[in-house]
Amino acid sequence: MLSAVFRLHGLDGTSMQTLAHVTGLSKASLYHHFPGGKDEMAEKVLVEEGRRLQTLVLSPLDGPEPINALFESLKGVAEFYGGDVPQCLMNSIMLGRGQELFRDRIAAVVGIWCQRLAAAYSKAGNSEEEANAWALYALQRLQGALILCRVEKSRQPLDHCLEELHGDVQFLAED
Amino acid sequence: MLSAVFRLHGLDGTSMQTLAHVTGLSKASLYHHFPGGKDEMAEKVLVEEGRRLQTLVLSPLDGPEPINALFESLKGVAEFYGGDVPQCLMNSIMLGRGQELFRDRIAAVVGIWCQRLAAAYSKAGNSEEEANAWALYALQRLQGALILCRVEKSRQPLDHCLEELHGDVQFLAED
DNA sequence: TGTTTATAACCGAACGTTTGGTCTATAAAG
DNA sequence: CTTTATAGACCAAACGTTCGGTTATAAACA
Repeated sequence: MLSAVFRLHGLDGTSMQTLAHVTGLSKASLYHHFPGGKDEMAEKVLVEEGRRLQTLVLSPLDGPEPINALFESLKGVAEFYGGDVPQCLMNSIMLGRGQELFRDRIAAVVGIWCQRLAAAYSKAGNSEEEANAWALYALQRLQGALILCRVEKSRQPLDHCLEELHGDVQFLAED
Repeated sequence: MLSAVFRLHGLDGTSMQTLAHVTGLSKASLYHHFPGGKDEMAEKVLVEEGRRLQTLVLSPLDGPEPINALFESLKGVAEFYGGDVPQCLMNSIMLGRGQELFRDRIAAVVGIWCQRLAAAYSKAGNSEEEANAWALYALQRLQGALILCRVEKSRQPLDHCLEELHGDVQFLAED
Protein backbone atom coordinates (compact mmCIF):
# COMPACT_ATOMS: atom_id res chain seq x y z
CA MET A 1 0.00 0.00 0.00
CA LEU A 2 1.08 3.53 -0.77
CA SER A 3 0.44 4.84 2.70
CA ALA A 4 2.79 2.27 4.20
CA VAL A 5 5.70 3.75 2.26
CA PHE A 6 5.11 7.23 3.59
CA ARG A 7 4.47 5.83 7.06
CA LEU A 8 7.81 4.06 7.08
CA HIS A 9 10.01 6.62 5.35
CA GLY A 10 8.29 9.96 5.78
CA LEU A 11 7.89 12.45 2.94
CA ASP A 12 11.53 13.24 2.22
CA GLY A 13 12.61 9.65 2.67
CA THR A 14 10.16 8.40 0.06
CA SER A 15 11.39 8.56 -3.53
CA MET A 16 9.35 8.45 -6.69
CA GLN A 17 11.33 5.40 -7.64
CA THR A 18 10.11 3.60 -4.55
CA LEU A 19 6.54 4.71 -5.17
CA ALA A 20 6.78 3.51 -8.75
CA HIS A 21 8.12 0.18 -7.62
CA VAL A 22 5.42 -0.25 -4.98
CA THR A 23 2.57 0.68 -7.30
CA GLY A 24 3.99 -1.36 -10.15
CA LEU A 25 3.75 1.70 -12.39
CA SER A 26 6.40 3.79 -14.05
CA LYS A 27 7.30 7.15 -12.63
CA ALA A 28 5.79 8.78 -15.71
CA SER A 29 2.48 7.05 -15.08
CA LEU A 30 2.48 8.28 -11.54
CA TYR A 31 2.74 11.81 -12.87
CA HIS A 32 -0.25 11.09 -15.08
CA HIS A 33 -2.36 10.29 -12.03
CA PHE A 34 -0.76 12.82 -9.72
CA PRO A 35 0.38 15.84 -11.72
CA GLY A 36 1.47 17.47 -8.51
CA GLY A 37 4.09 14.78 -8.02
CA LYS A 38 5.15 13.37 -4.72
CA ASP A 39 3.50 16.07 -2.66
CA GLU A 40 0.15 15.42 -4.26
CA MET A 41 0.52 11.69 -3.70
CA ALA A 42 1.24 12.30 -0.04
CA GLU A 43 -1.74 14.58 0.18
CA LYS A 44 -4.08 12.04 -1.41
CA VAL A 45 -2.80 9.36 0.92
CA LEU A 46 -3.34 11.70 3.83
CA VAL A 47 -6.89 12.47 2.76
CA GLU A 48 -7.67 8.77 2.45
CA GLU A 49 -6.20 8.18 5.88
CA GLY A 50 -8.47 10.92 7.17
CA ARG A 51 -11.46 9.13 5.73
CA ARG A 52 -10.35 5.90 7.35
CA LEU A 53 -10.12 7.70 10.66
CA GLN A 54 -13.57 9.11 10.12
CA THR A 55 -15.24 5.77 9.47
CA LEU A 56 -13.27 3.64 11.93
CA VAL A 57 -12.74 5.96 14.85
CA LEU A 58 -14.86 9.09 14.64
CA SER A 59 -18.19 7.79 13.36
CA PRO A 60 -18.58 5.22 16.15
CA LEU A 61 -18.48 8.10 18.62
CA ASP A 62 -21.83 9.29 17.30
CA GLY A 63 -23.73 6.33 18.72
CA PRO A 64 -26.65 7.10 21.04
CA GLU A 65 -25.11 5.32 23.98
CA PRO A 66 -21.85 7.15 24.84
CA ILE A 67 -20.15 4.37 26.81
CA ASN A 68 -20.67 1.91 24.01
CA ALA A 69 -19.70 4.54 21.50
CA LEU A 70 -16.36 4.96 23.26
CA PHE A 71 -15.82 1.21 23.28
CA GLU A 72 -16.57 0.97 19.60
CA SER A 73 -14.29 3.85 18.82
CA LEU A 74 -11.43 2.22 20.71
CA LYS A 75 -12.04 -0.92 18.72
CA GLY A 76 -11.85 1.23 15.61
CA VAL A 77 -8.53 2.64 16.77
CA ALA A 78 -7.11 -0.86 17.06
CA GLU A 79 -8.06 -1.47 13.46
CA PHE A 80 -7.02 1.98 12.26
CA TYR A 81 -3.55 1.39 13.61
CA GLY A 82 -3.26 -2.10 12.20
CA GLY A 83 -0.27 -4.23 11.33
CA ASP A 84 2.43 -5.88 13.36
CA VAL A 85 4.21 -2.60 14.06
CA PRO A 86 1.53 0.07 14.03
CA GLN A 87 2.68 3.53 13.06
CA CYS A 88 0.95 6.85 12.64
CA LEU A 89 1.09 8.25 9.11
CA MET A 90 0.29 11.74 10.31
CA ASN A 91 3.29 11.54 12.61
CA SER A 92 5.71 10.22 9.99
CA ILE A 93 4.63 12.63 7.33
CA MET A 94 4.86 15.68 9.52
CA LEU A 95 8.64 16.04 9.32
CA GLY A 96 10.67 18.50 7.28
CA ARG A 97 8.77 19.74 4.25
CA GLY A 98 5.77 17.71 5.35
CA GLN A 99 5.41 19.91 8.39
CA GLU A 100 4.97 23.04 6.31
CA LEU A 101 2.68 21.29 3.87
CA PHE A 102 0.40 19.34 6.18
CA ARG A 103 0.67 20.54 9.76
CA ASP A 104 -2.41 22.73 9.70
CA ARG A 105 -4.62 20.04 8.25
CA ILE A 106 -3.33 17.45 10.69
CA ALA A 107 -3.79 19.78 13.62
CA ALA A 108 -7.38 20.28 12.54
CA VAL A 109 -8.03 16.54 12.39
CA VAL A 110 -6.50 15.98 15.81
CA GLY A 111 -8.58 18.84 17.16
CA ILE A 112 -11.78 17.31 15.84
CA TRP A 113 -10.86 13.89 17.17
CA CYS A 114 -10.21 15.32 20.61
CA GLN A 115 -13.40 17.31 20.62
CA ARG A 116 -15.56 14.39 19.50
CA LEU A 117 -13.94 12.20 22.14
CA ALA A 118 -14.64 14.82 24.79
CA ALA A 119 -18.23 15.13 23.64
CA ALA A 120 -18.84 11.41 24.11
CA TYR A 121 -17.12 11.41 27.45
CA SER A 122 -19.14 14.39 28.56
CA LYS A 123 -22.38 12.80 27.35
CA ALA A 124 -21.47 9.86 29.57
CA GLY A 125 -21.87 12.06 32.59
CA ASN A 126 -18.67 14.01 33.03
CA SER A 127 -18.15 17.71 33.34
CA GLU A 128 -16.89 19.44 30.25
CA GLU A 129 -13.57 20.06 31.95
CA GLU A 130 -13.12 16.42 32.88
CA ALA A 131 -14.23 15.30 29.45
CA ASN A 132 -11.74 17.52 27.73
CA ALA A 133 -8.95 16.47 30.01
CA TRP A 134 -9.70 12.81 29.44
CA ALA A 135 -9.84 13.24 25.67
CA LEU A 136 -6.45 14.91 25.62
CA TYR A 137 -5.13 12.26 27.95
CA ALA A 138 -6.37 9.46 25.73
CA LEU A 139 -4.92 10.94 22.56
CA GLN A 140 -1.65 11.56 24.28
CA ARG A 141 -1.34 8.02 25.54
CA LEU A 142 -2.32 6.68 22.15
CA GLN A 143 0.34 8.65 20.32
CA GLY A 144 2.90 7.76 22.94
CA ALA A 145 2.04 4.10 22.68
CA LEU A 146 2.53 4.28 18.92
CA ILE A 147 6.00 5.72 19.43
CA LEU A 148 6.87 2.90 21.79
CA CYS A 149 5.53 0.44 19.23
CA ARG A 150 8.03 1.73 16.70
CA VAL A 151 10.83 1.62 19.23
CA GLU A 152 10.04 -1.88 20.41
CA LYS A 153 9.02 -3.11 16.94
CA SER A 154 5.83 -4.54 18.38
CA ARG A 155 2.19 -3.71 18.74
CA GLN A 156 2.09 -4.68 22.37
CA PRO A 157 2.32 -1.10 23.72
CA LEU A 158 -0.66 -0.07 21.63
CA ASP A 159 -2.78 -3.04 22.61
CA HIS A 160 -1.90 -2.56 26.25
CA CYS A 161 -2.71 1.12 26.06
CA LEU A 162 -6.06 0.42 24.44
CA GLU A 163 -6.89 -2.04 27.20
CA GLU A 164 -6.19 0.57 29.82
CA LEU A 165 -8.24 3.19 28.02
CA HIS A 166 -11.00 0.63 27.80
CA GLY A 167 -10.69 0.16 31.52
CA ASP A 168 -10.98 3.90 32.07
CA VAL A 169 -14.24 4.00 30.19
CA GLN A 170 -15.54 0.93 31.98
CA PHE A 171 -14.69 2.51 35.31
CA LEU A 172 -16.68 5.53 34.24
CA ALA A 173 -19.64 3.37 33.28
CA GLU A 174 -19.79 1.75 36.68
CA ASP A 175 -20.17 5.05 38.47
CA MET B 1 22.62 23.46 16.50
CA LEU B 2 23.24 20.33 14.49
CA SER B 3 20.75 18.25 16.41
CA ALA B 4 17.96 20.69 15.62
CA VAL B 5 18.36 20.01 11.92
CA PHE B 6 17.95 16.27 12.36
CA ARG B 7 15.13 16.84 14.82
CA LEU B 8 13.22 18.95 12.33
CA HIS B 9 13.92 17.07 9.10
CA GLY B 10 14.82 13.55 10.10
CA LEU B 11 17.75 11.66 8.60
CA ASP B 12 16.63 11.44 4.99
CA GLY B 13 15.29 14.98 4.96
CA THR B 14 18.62 16.42 6.09
CA SER B 15 21.15 17.06 3.33
CA MET B 16 24.87 17.62 3.61
CA GLN B 17 24.25 20.98 2.01
CA THR B 18 21.95 21.96 4.83
CA LEU B 19 24.41 20.71 7.42
CA ALA B 20 27.21 22.66 5.73
CA HIS B 21 25.10 25.77 5.74
CA VAL B 22 24.11 25.36 9.38
CA THR B 23 27.66 24.71 10.58
CA GLY B 24 29.08 27.45 8.38
CA LEU B 25 31.57 24.96 6.95
CA SER B 26 31.96 23.54 3.49
CA LYS B 27 30.84 20.02 2.75
CA ALA B 28 34.48 19.03 2.31
CA SER B 29 35.28 20.21 5.81
CA LEU B 30 32.38 18.22 7.20
CA TYR B 31 33.79 15.11 5.55
CA HIS B 32 37.12 15.92 7.12
CA HIS B 33 35.55 15.82 10.59
CA PHE B 34 33.03 13.08 9.84
CA PRO B 35 34.51 10.71 7.27
CA GLY B 36 31.40 8.57 7.60
CA GLY B 37 29.30 11.40 6.19
CA LYS B 38 25.74 12.15 7.16
CA ASP B 39 25.22 8.87 8.99
CA GLU B 40 28.22 9.46 11.22
CA MET B 41 27.05 12.99 11.95
CA ALA B 42 23.65 11.70 12.94
CA GLU B 43 25.25 9.10 15.12
CA LYS B 44 27.46 11.64 16.88
CA VAL B 45 24.46 13.87 17.45
CA LEU B 46 22.55 10.91 18.79
CA VAL B 47 25.36 9.97 21.16
CA GLU B 48 25.54 13.52 22.44
CA GLU B 49 21.80 13.53 22.93
CA GLY B 50 22.16 10.33 24.90
CA ARG B 51 24.68 12.02 27.16
CA ARG B 52 22.30 14.93 27.65
CA LEU B 53 19.58 12.48 28.63
CA GLN B 54 21.98 10.81 31.03
CA THR B 55 22.93 13.98 32.86
CA LEU B 56 19.58 15.76 32.79
CA VAL B 57 17.10 12.94 33.22
CA LEU B 58 18.74 9.70 34.26
CA SER B 59 21.34 10.82 36.79
CA PRO B 60 18.83 12.66 38.98
CA LEU B 61 17.04 9.34 39.45
CA ASP B 62 20.01 8.06 41.43
CA GLY B 63 19.37 10.39 44.36
CA PRO B 64 18.94 8.79 47.77
CA GLU B 65 15.42 10.08 48.24
CA PRO B 66 13.28 8.52 45.46
CA ILE B 67 10.40 11.00 45.52
CA ASN B 68 12.75 13.91 45.18
CA ALA B 69 14.74 12.02 42.60
CA LEU B 70 11.61 11.65 40.48
CA PHE B 71 10.85 15.35 40.84
CA GLU B 72 14.36 16.28 39.80
CA SER B 73 14.23 13.94 36.85
CA LEU B 74 10.98 15.46 35.64
CA LYS B 75 12.59 18.87 35.91
CA GLY B 76 15.42 17.47 33.82
CA VAL B 77 12.95 16.26 31.23
CA ALA B 78 11.55 19.77 30.89
CA GLU B 79 15.04 21.00 30.14
CA PHE B 80 15.97 18.05 27.96
CA TYR B 81 12.99 18.76 25.73
CA GLY B 82 13.61 22.48 25.57
CA GLY B 83 12.61 25.08 23.04
CA ASP B 84 9.30 26.60 22.05
CA VAL B 85 8.22 23.49 20.17
CA PRO B 86 9.93 20.58 21.88
CA GLN B 87 10.63 17.58 19.70
CA CYS B 88 12.25 14.24 20.28
CA LEU B 89 15.37 13.65 18.20
CA MET B 90 15.19 9.92 18.71
CA ASN B 91 11.69 9.98 17.28
CA SER B 92 12.54 12.09 14.24
CA ILE B 93 15.67 10.20 13.41
CA MET B 94 14.04 6.80 13.61
CA LEU B 95 12.34 6.95 10.21
CA GLY B 96 13.37 5.24 7.00
CA ARG B 97 17.07 4.46 6.94
CA GLY B 98 17.40 5.84 10.45
CA GLN B 99 15.26 3.01 11.72
CA GLU B 100 17.64 0.36 10.45
CA LEU B 101 20.66 2.31 11.64
CA PHE B 102 19.61 3.45 15.07
CA ARG B 103 16.56 1.56 16.30
CA ASP B 104 18.43 -0.94 18.43
CA ARG B 105 20.44 1.71 20.21
CA ILE B 106 17.38 3.87 20.79
CA ALA B 107 15.40 0.91 22.07
CA ALA B 108 18.19 0.23 24.53
CA VAL B 109 18.17 3.81 25.79
CA VAL B 110 14.41 3.80 26.21
CA GLY B 111 14.66 0.49 28.03
CA ILE B 112 17.20 1.86 30.46
CA TRP B 113 15.17 5.00 31.03
CA CYS B 114 12.09 2.94 31.77
CA GLN B 115 13.93 0.62 34.09
CA ARG B 116 15.60 3.45 36.04
CA LEU B 117 12.26 5.19 36.35
CA ALA B 118 10.66 2.01 37.64
CA ALA B 119 13.49 1.51 40.11
CA ALA B 120 12.93 4.93 41.64
CA TYR B 121 9.21 4.42 41.76
CA SER B 122 9.64 1.04 43.36
CA LYS B 123 12.10 2.44 45.88
CA ALA B 124 9.38 4.92 46.80
CA GLY B 125 7.27 2.09 48.11
CA ASN B 126 5.54 0.50 45.15
CA SER B 127 5.48 -3.08 44.07
CA GLU B 128 7.71 -3.92 41.17
CA GLU B 129 4.69 -4.48 38.99
CA GLU B 130 3.20 -1.12 39.83
CA ALA B 131 6.54 0.57 39.40
CA ASN B 132 7.05 -0.91 35.98
CA ALA B 133 3.56 -0.02 34.88
CA TRP B 134 3.97 3.55 36.04
CA ALA B 135 7.31 3.94 34.29
CA LEU B 136 5.86 2.73 31.01
CA TYR B 137 2.87 4.97 31.53
CA ALA B 138 5.06 8.00 32.17
CA LEU B 139 7.23 7.42 29.11
CA GLN B 140 4.18 6.86 26.98
CA ARG B 141 2.51 10.06 28.08
CA LEU B 142 5.72 11.96 27.59
CA GLN B 143 6.21 10.78 24.04
CA GLY B 144 2.56 11.39 23.28
CA ALA B 145 2.78 14.88 24.66
CA LEU B 146 5.77 15.57 22.43
CA ILE B 147 3.76 14.50 19.39
CA LEU B 148 0.95 16.83 20.34
CA CYS B 149 3.52 19.60 20.82
CA ARG B 150 4.60 19.20 17.22
CA VAL B 151 1.02 19.11 16.03
CA GLU B 152 -0.03 22.16 18.01
CA LYS B 153 3.30 23.96 17.51
CA SER B 154 3.48 24.66 21.21
CA ARG B 155 5.10 23.33 24.34
CA GLN B 156 1.90 23.48 26.33
CA PRO B 157 1.08 19.76 26.01
CA LEU B 158 4.51 18.81 27.36
CA ASP B 159 4.36 21.23 30.27
CA HIS B 160 0.86 20.10 31.13
CA CYS B 161 1.89 16.46 30.94
CA LEU B 162 4.87 17.08 33.19
CA GLU B 163 2.62 18.77 35.74
CA GLU B 164 0.35 15.77 35.81
CA LEU B 165 3.24 13.35 36.16
CA HIS B 166 4.52 15.54 38.96
CA GLY B 167 1.09 15.23 40.55
CA ASP B 168 1.24 11.45 40.26
CA VAL B 169 4.50 11.37 42.16
CA GLN B 170 3.23 13.80 44.77
CA PHE B 171 0.16 11.64 45.27
CA LEU B 172 2.44 8.69 45.83
CA ALA B 173 4.48 10.63 48.36
CA GLU B 174 1.42 11.44 50.43
CA ASP B 175 0.52 7.81 50.88
C1' DT C 1 -20.56 -6.06 -36.97
C1' DG C 2 -16.51 -3.78 -38.12
C1' DT C 3 -14.15 0.69 -38.47
C1' DT C 4 -13.09 4.99 -36.74
C1' DT C 5 -12.18 8.26 -33.23
C1' DA C 6 -11.34 10.08 -28.76
C1' DT C 7 -9.45 9.45 -24.42
C1' DA C 8 -7.28 7.53 -20.73
C1' DA C 9 -3.41 4.84 -19.15
C1' DC C 10 1.03 3.76 -19.68
C1' DC C 11 6.21 3.69 -20.33
C1' DG C 12 11.26 4.46 -22.00
C1' DA C 13 14.21 7.94 -22.27
C1' DA C 14 15.69 12.10 -21.25
C1' DC C 15 15.75 16.66 -18.69
C1' DG C 16 17.89 19.76 -15.30
C1' DT C 17 18.88 19.73 -10.39
C1' DT C 18 20.45 18.00 -6.13
C1' DT C 19 22.47 14.44 -3.76
C1' DG C 20 26.39 12.20 -1.17
C1' DG C 21 31.10 12.11 -1.73
C1' DT C 22 36.16 13.14 -3.59
C1' DC C 23 40.17 15.77 -5.22
C1' DT C 24 43.30 19.40 -5.25
C1' DA C 25 44.94 23.54 -3.59
C1' DT C 26 45.73 26.79 0.05
C1' DA C 27 46.37 28.75 4.20
C1' DA C 28 47.02 28.47 9.13
C1' DA C 29 49.14 25.91 13.40
C1' DG C 30 52.37 23.23 15.43
C1' DC D 1 58.10 21.70 7.14
C1' DT D 2 54.72 18.68 8.48
C1' DT D 3 50.08 18.38 10.12
C1' DT D 4 45.54 20.02 10.26
C1' DA D 5 41.62 22.56 8.64
C1' DT D 6 39.41 24.69 5.17
C1' DA D 7 37.08 25.58 0.65
C1' DG D 8 36.24 25.51 -4.55
C1' DA D 9 35.83 22.63 -8.16
C1' DC D 10 34.43 18.51 -9.44
C1' DC D 11 32.16 13.77 -10.04
C1' DA D 12 28.88 9.88 -10.64
C1' DA D 13 24.56 8.69 -9.06
C1' DA D 14 20.06 9.62 -7.70
C1' DC D 15 16.59 12.83 -7.49
C1' DG D 16 11.92 14.83 -9.02
C1' DT D 17 10.01 15.92 -13.26
C1' DT D 18 8.79 16.26 -18.34
C1' DC D 19 8.29 14.63 -23.02
C1' DG D 20 7.10 11.94 -27.08
C1' DG D 21 5.07 8.17 -28.35
C1' DT D 22 2.67 3.59 -27.61
C1' DT D 23 -1.05 0.73 -26.00
C1' DA D 24 -5.63 -0.24 -23.96
C1' DT D 25 -10.58 1.14 -23.62
C1' DA D 26 -14.68 2.18 -25.18
C1' DA D 27 -17.90 5.27 -27.32
C1' DA D 28 -19.51 6.82 -32.08
C1' DC D 29 -20.51 5.88 -36.27
C1' DA D 30 -20.82 3.12 -40.71
